[in-house]
Parts: sequence; structure tokens; C-alpha cells
Amino acid sequence: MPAHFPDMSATAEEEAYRHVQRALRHGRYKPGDRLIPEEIAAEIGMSRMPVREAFRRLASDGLVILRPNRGCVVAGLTVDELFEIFEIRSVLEGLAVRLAMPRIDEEAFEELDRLLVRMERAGQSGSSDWVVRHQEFHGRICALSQRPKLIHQISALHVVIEPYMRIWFDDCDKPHSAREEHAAVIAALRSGDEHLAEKVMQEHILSTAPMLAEFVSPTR
Amino acid sequence: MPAHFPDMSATAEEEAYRHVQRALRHGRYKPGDRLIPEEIAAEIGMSRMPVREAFRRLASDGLVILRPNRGCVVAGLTVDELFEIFEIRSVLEGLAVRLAMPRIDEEAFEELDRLLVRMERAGQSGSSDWVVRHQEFHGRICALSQRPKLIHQISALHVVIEPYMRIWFDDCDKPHSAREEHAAVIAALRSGDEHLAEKVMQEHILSTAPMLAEFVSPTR
DNA sequence: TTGATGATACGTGGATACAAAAATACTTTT
DNA sequence: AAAAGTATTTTTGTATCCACGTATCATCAA
Repeated sequence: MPAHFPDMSATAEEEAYRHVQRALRHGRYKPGDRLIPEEIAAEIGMSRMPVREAFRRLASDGLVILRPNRGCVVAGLTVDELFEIFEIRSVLEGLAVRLAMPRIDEEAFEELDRLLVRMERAGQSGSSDWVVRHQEFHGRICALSQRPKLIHQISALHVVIEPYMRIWFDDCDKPHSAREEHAAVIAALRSGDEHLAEKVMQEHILSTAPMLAEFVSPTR
Repeated sequence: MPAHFPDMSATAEEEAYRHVQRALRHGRYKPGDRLIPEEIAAEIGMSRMPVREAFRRLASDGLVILRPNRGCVVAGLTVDELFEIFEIRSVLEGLAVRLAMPRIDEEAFEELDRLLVRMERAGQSGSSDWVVRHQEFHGRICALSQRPKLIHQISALHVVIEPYMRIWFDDCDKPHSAREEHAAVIAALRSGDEHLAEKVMQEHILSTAPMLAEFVSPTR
């Protein structure tokens, strides 16, 4: 292996973690599905042990539920839980944008504008990359806050809601409101008013939740 | 084992998790200490396998750091990280108190008053239970919010800062400011003004950070 | 037909075994 | 005596194995 491409898959556990997380984010497993270590291990060519360890982390992330002696099932969100996550996101990302404000320069603004355009284009083409572009915008703002733990917590929540966002985005035909709200966030940032920016972000996030809620699978 | 005492320690992994977490919270291991699975496994009479799995969860909680092929070391916080955690707590617990407000009845107020008194007494007796009492107050308010995920996230952060709080409480002789600030939170709750309560809580939490910061071990 | 009972297959939790990687101790060389 | 290299020990990562718990399904009684 080339030296400049160092050790991509450090451990089997890490590979298992990524593999399953990716599948969950893309909605390849549905809530309630049972994940059998042996099967997954076979898929990626390893023994059950690293997979079990990956399950522990996924459970900590809230992506699966691990119950003693009865294995691992894909976690699903109730409407209440979905709303709760959006409440939490609203204050965390509100904080992020407030902290980001003093660190944003003109270059960063241009970057945000570019992301806005890319999201718009992805929306028109109807592709499911939508979600990715949407998250990129939120992620970029979080990153600007320069707070590692804050960024980490927020992105963990984004992973949990990603499958629901995909369903929503597939179904709904108005990426426009998201575009406008993101533009409003940028405008608030440009205004230089920290508390305004925080508030606009909070409202943007909270306004998304009710729309998403309709797509939470009722089978729970 | 008696049937009415059902399976307290469901799995070995759970026991290992509790054991190590407890030790970390009490500061029995210091940041940078290396945790050797074999040793811990021996302490509690099991093989190193469940301990390894417990390590994964503890790493997710941010209590230890796991690096491929070089084991598990106790995580320590830099001053920046400590501040960051308090920023995050400020918005999360601010949210919690805001959501708790409409659910608080007279009985709950009396409970909070009792906790206030207990904290005061623990402070006078100089005992290290201080921390526990202090957390109980914050924990009670979070619980009143009735938001499982929010409660979970907040208590995870409390675990991370607990060892630092213990050092602080051992050293400083003014539990009084904490008492007054907690009283202010209760007063704000009684006033019925959600946003006031949120703000008072945020300020209480942020005012604690600088005092704590002095006790962060400089060896990092 | 329905509900209890028991046999069977499957899966999980944990211990042990083994190979590979790090850390450590020990030479050897300068 | 210091540095570099080598051998030895320790520890980690993964695979395999076994015992127990759980679920499934067939059998049988009411």
C-alpha cells in the first residue's frame, strides 16, 4: 500500500462501524430490523467480535438498541423523540452560529453562498444528494464555531435523523423553504447580530421538525 | 441469588462499564493513566473481552481515549475543552429549565427547596458529597423537562466534569455562591418567565467555568 | 380451536487461543 | 558513555470455542 495512503482501515472494528453506520444512514436497514453479527461479519469478511464492538458504539450513538441476550435491533424514532432531537439541535446549532459569527470572514461567506447554490441545484435535479448538501451547509456553520465537542455532538444528531431526512426529501417538492431559511441565516450572520443569528437558526431548525414528523414510520 | 433481586448485573460488560466509570468519576484514575484490560478484568473477575467492550462505550462518552494498537488512556480536559463543555451545558440545561417550567407544580418546588438545603448542609460539613448534591439539583430540573434524550446528554456531560468538580469543591470554601445562584434559578422558575429562567440557568453555569478552570491539571 | 408444554435450533455473552504490533530490555558499536 | 539496532516481553486485535438464554415450532390436553 502506498505510503501516502496510510492505513485507511486501521482496525476491523472501525471498518464494521463505518459499514453499518453507512447502511443505517442510507436507510438500508429499517427500524426494528435485527442485526446479526455473524451475517454482517460475513459481509465484510471478518469474525463476529469486531462487529460486536462496533455495535456498542452504534448503540452509544443511539443508532441501534442493544438488549442483553436478545441482540441488536435498528433504533427508530417516535415522533416525540424526533421533536426532541430537533429541540436539542436548535439550541446546539444556535450556539454554534452565535460562536461562529466573530470568526466569519468574507471568504467564509462566499463558501456559504456556494453551498447554498449547490443545495438548490441538488434540489432541482431531484437527487437524494439533497440531504448531503443540506447537511453540508449546517456542518459548515458548525465548523466555523471552532468547537470540536460541539461539532461532534451536532453531527452525531445529524446521523440519527439522516434516514428520516432522506425520506422527507424524496417525497416533498419544496426545497425552496429550506433555501430561503438558509439564506436568512446568512443574512443574519452578515448583519453582525449574534442573537439574531442564533434565533434565526433556532427557528429554521424548529420549523423543519413538523414537516419531517409525518414521515416517521407509524409502526412503533 | 434470590428471585426478588433479579439479575442486577445483567452482563459482565455492564459491570465493567459501571466499575470503570465509577472509578473515573471519583478521580481514582488520573488523566493520561493507561488502563490495561487484563488488570481491570482481573479486579472484577472476568476476562478482558467484556472490559474491551466497556472501553468502547466509555470512549464514546469521552471518558477515555482509545487508539488502535496502543490501548486505552484516561481522557483529560484542557481548559478550552472544559469551557466548551460548560458552553454546551449552558444551552442544554437552559433548554431543560425552559421546558421544565410548565411542568413544575408546588410539590416540585418543595423538592427543589429540599435539595437546596441538602446541598447547603453537605457544603458546611465539608464532605465531598457536595458534588453529588449539586448535581442532584441540576439533575432534578433536567428530569422535570421530561425529555429523555436531553436528560441523557446532560448527565453524560456531568459525568465528564465530575472529577474536576470534586477537586474544585474540595479546595474552595465558597459553596455560598452556588447556593445563591440555585436559589435564583428557583426564583426565576416561580416567576413563570421561561426566558428569564433559561437565562439565569445559562449564567449560573457559565459563571462556574472560570472558577473550575484553575483546577484543570496543567500537565497536558 | 385454543392454550399450555416441551424439544430443537439459533443467537448471544464470555473465555480462551493465537498472531501481530508496541513497548521494553539488552546488546553492540562507535 | 551514547546511539543504534536487535531480541524479548507485553499488550492488543481478532478468531474460535463453549455454555447458556431465547425464540420457534410441534405436540398434546382442555
